[in-house]
Amino acid sequence: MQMVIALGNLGKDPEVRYSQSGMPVANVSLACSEKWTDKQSGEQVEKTEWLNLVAFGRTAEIMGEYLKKGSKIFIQGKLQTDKYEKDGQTRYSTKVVVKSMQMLGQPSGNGNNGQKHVDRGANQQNSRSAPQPAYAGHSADSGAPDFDFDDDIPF
Amino acid sequence: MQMVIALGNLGKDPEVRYSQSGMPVANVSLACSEKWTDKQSGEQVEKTEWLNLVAFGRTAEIMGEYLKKGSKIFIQGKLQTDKYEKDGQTRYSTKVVVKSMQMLGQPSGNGNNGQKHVDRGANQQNSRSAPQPAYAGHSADSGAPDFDFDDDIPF
Amino acid sequence: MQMVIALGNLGKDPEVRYSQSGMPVANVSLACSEKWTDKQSGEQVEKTEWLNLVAFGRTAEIMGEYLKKGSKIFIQGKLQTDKYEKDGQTRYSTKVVVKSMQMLGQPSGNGNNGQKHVDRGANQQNSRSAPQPAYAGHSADSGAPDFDFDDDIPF
Amino acid sequence: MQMVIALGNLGKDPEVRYSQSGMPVANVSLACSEKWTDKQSGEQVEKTEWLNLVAFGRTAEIMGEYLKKGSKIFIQGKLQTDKYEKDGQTRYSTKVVVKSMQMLGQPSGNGNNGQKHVDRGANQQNSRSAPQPAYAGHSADSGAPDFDFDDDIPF
DNA sequence: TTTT
DNA sequence: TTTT
Repeated sequence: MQMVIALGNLGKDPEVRYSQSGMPVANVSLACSEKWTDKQSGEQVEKTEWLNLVAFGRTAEIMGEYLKKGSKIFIQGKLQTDKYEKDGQTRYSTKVVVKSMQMLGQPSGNGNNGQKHVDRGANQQNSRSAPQPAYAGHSADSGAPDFDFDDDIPF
Repeated sequence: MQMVIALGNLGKDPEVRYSQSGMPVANVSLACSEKWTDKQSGEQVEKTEWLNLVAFGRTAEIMGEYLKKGSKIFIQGKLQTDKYEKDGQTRYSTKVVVKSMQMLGQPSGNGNNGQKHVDRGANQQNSRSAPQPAYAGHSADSGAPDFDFDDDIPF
Repeated sequence: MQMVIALGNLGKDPEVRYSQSGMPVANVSLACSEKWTDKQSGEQVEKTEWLNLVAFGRTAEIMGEYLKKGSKIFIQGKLQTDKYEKDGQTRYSTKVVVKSMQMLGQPSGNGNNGQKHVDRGANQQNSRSAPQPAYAGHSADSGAPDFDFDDDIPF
Repeated sequence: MQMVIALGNLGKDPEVRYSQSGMPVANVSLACSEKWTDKQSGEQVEKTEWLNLVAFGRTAEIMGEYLKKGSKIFIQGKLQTDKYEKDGQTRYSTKVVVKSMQMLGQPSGNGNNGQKHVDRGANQQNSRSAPQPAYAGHSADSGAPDFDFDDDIPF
C-alpha cells in the first residue's frame, strides 16, 4: 500500500486527451512549495517540488473544465513509475495517479480567463464527440464526491 | 476534507452486527502505540491511543471473518462525531469510519483461534440469512481492493 | 501510529492561552466540508464534520497571529482522546493535536480584524511576560518546515 | 505540501553510507503490493510498485541495524525528484525521503542474518569513526517519536 | 511551470 | 483492551 497526498498550484493549464476507448486523461504539473526558516542561518528558505499528476475519467474532465494555470488543488493518489525506452536506453518516469481531487481556489486572476475557458470548452467538445464515449460504464468515478472517502452509508 | 490513517492492533475481537437493511457493521477498537525516548530524561516512553473504528459492507464482513484480538491492521477512514443524549445530557462520540483496511498479520497465536472462528462463522450466517441481503446493490465497496486507491484504469 | 489530515475553515477565531510554563496553546474549531451528488437522487449533498484542534508552541502562536474565523487551513496531526469527569460521569473528548499547519487563505475580510489583532497581541504579551518563557528552548518547532511530526509536548 | 505514506517489504538489504559530514544515509527499495479481484474477470490481481527510499540520520542507522531483505515497514516521507546528467542527457530520479519509519516485522528468517549484521556493524563503526561525527548535534531526529516531519537535511 |  |  502506498499513497500520496499533495497540495499545490498548477504550473500550467491541464492537458486533457482521450484514450482510444474515449476515456478522458488529464496531465497536470503541480508545484508543491514549502517555506521555512533555516535553523542555522535564520533565513527564509523555499523549496518547490514538482509532481506530475495523471487523472482519468470524471476527475480528468473536471480538471479540464475547472482548473487552469495557478489553480490550487489538493489531491490524493498513488505513485506509479513507468519504464520506457528512449534512444536505446531504459528510463523511468514517476507520476502520481490521482484518485481524488479537491479544488481550493483559482489564482487571483489576470484577465484572459474567459478567453481560455471558451477555448477549452470548444476543444473538449470536439474531442469528446469524436471518439464517442465508449467511456460510459466507467462511472465508478463519475458523480463521485471529492474524496474516495465517500459512498455514504445510509443508516 | 479530512482523513485518518492508522496502524495498530485490535484490543479485542471485532463485533459484527447487521443493520435493518442487512448491511454488515463492524465495530473495532484499535490500539495505536508509539514509542520514543524522552529527550530530557532519556527514558523510553510509550503512549497508546485507542481508536473506535466502524466499518460497513464488505469491509465489515472481512473484519468479522479474518480479524481477532491482537490482529494488526492498517486503515484509512474519516472522523465522524455523533451527538447523542444520555441522562439528559448531550454527549459526543468520535469514531473513525473505515474506508479501507489492510491486514498486516495475526498475533503470534494463543491457542483458541479455531474455536473463535467457528463461533463467528456460525453467528454470521445466522444473522445474514435472516434479514436477507437487501444490502446487495451496495457493492460500491464489494470486490474492491484493499485501498480505495484502486479502480485500475485499463490503459 | 495514527494521523489525521484535514483541510477546512475556522468556525471562529482561534483561542490562544498559555500554559503554566509559558507555552502557547491554541484551540481551533475546524469545519471540514464535503460535497457530492447523491447517486440515487442526483441531488447535491453537503456534509460538514467539525474537528477540535489543539496546537502548541510556535504553531499555536502563528494560529493566534494569522488565523481568524473563516480562514482556510490544511493541518496534519494526531488524534487524542482525553478522559475527564463531569457531574460524576466519565466523559471523553477527542481532539486533533496539530503537528503542522499550512495557511490557505483568509476570508475576504469583514472589517474588525485590526481590532482583534490588537486584543490578542496584548493578551499574548501579558501572558508571556508573566510566567517567563520557561518555554524557551522548546523552539524545536519554531522555524520548522511545514511538516513536522515531532516535538512531544510535555503537558 | 506533499507527502507519501507507504507500507511494504524491502526488496533487499538496506544500503547505508555516510556523507562527508558523517551523516548516515540509507537507501532502501520498498515493494508495495496490492491485491484485488478484478470486477469484470473476477480474477485475483496483484500489482507491485517499487519505491526508492532514502533516509538520513538516526532513521538511516536504525534501518541499517534492524532491517533486512523482506522486512515489513511503514514509512512516511516526501517525494523528491533529482535531476542529473547521464550520457549527455537529462534524467530524473524520483525518491521518497523518509521522515519516519515504523518496523512491522522481520521475514521468518533464512540463516545468514547474523552474518550480515556483523558485517554491517563493522562498516558502520569504521565509517563513523573516520569522519568524526560533525553530524552530532543533528539529533533533532534521534530519540524522536515515530512520526516527525522535520529536520531538514542539509545536503 | 505555480502560489503565498 | 492491543502489540513490539
